[in-house]
Amino acid sequence: MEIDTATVPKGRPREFCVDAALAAALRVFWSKGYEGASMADLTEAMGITKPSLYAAFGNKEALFNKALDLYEREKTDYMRAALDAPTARGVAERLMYGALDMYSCPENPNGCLGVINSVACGAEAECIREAVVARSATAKQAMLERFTRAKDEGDFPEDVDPAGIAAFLTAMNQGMAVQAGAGATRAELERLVETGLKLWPGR
Amino acid sequence: MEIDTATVPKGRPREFCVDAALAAALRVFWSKGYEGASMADLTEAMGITKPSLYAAFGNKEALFNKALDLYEREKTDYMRAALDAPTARGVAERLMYGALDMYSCPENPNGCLGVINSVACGAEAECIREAVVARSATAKQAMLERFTRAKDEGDFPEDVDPAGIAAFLTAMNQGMAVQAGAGATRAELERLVETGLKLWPGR
DNA sequence: TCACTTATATACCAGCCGTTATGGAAATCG
DNA sequence: CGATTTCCATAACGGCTGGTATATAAGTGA
Repeated sequence: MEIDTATVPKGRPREFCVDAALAAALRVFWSKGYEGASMADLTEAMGITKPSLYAAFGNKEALFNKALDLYEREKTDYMRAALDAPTARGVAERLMYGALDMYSCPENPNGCLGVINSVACGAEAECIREAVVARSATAKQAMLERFTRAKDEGDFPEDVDPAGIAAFLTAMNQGMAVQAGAGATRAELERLVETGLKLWPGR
Repeated sequence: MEIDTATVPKGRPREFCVDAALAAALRVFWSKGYEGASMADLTEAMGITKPSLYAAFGNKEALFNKALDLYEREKTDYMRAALDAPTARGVAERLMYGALDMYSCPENPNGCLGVINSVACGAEAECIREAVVARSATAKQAMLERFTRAKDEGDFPEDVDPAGIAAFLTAMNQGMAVQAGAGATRAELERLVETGLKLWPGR
């Protein structure tokens, strides 16, 4: 019996593309948040019926988590890549301009999926909130390690606190997300980024 | 017929204090957001029944707007007062430390009522979102005017953009709110504030 | 062709949502 | 006192929520 990784499934084949449906679901969660997105909203955007959704994705919570995976994989990858910049200033530039591009891209919903779903919610969505908060905590941790190294390498003046800098850059990103969600234009966000980089310590 | 401003009402007097009930409602909206707060949550926290709530406040939306009024009157007054500081740096200090105090006060729910309700929501809460966004826009406008004046008075170096600085300070506040909502400690927020002030332009 | 497996479509479920009608209790006015 | 006005408590409303049972359609392999 040989291993068959790409075997043809036995029963009736599904009539929709799982990846495309998930991408559509992501847009809905991104626009309305977990609680604001109803199953009716989701199925309509995904072009499938509720039983198909449940068969393919489990339930609303599992669907959200898969959408969150997709979001991190496709939309926030610039964050991980930014940490590879040779200098701390380079990291900040890549992070801020990357955020600027994402938040002002007309294809994307306004704001940040993570921020939207980490601020507040009813009781039943609390576990969703915790999951989102945990993910952004690991992202911030990676930033902290990068800036700690940067300080060791002499990227910062003596009086700069790497943890403070990481929190600062995180706050800038979150502020951009909130302002983008409130309808800020790309030009407005651009001024914010340029001001932030002008204030950035060192050369 | 004389004017009687403090006349005794005719029918049965109400058995609860409207102000205390509104304060309780504010706490619920502040913790869970407009959509996350159910009428059951509200009535339980306010200690009244639903008909009493509707008689005294109208409906959920009207109740939220009154809670938002109370929030601005009692919790964000430091913002208006901060603009009276003699220098731009003084304004920034008062704003950031005022935000720090509010976001780290154990009496208050975590985060900012405005940020919570301006990021995303379902269709029926869109008008709430717009109202909140409009209020924060006027707050930002006042900040912009203050920093424009500050630049004229020589508080900033030549290459500083008042609009950028206003957006920057707004972003810092929003970032603090998001991080506080995610469970940041007062010490963490303090480092963020100190870093922000260290980066502030000029003396 | 026939059994088997899986997906789809319709209709439905209990439970909660914001909101309100109804009936009785508590106050003032005449 | 009775009449009137206002408030409280119960219980219900239609509509929407996330989630599913049932029946049928569309593929596979024998």
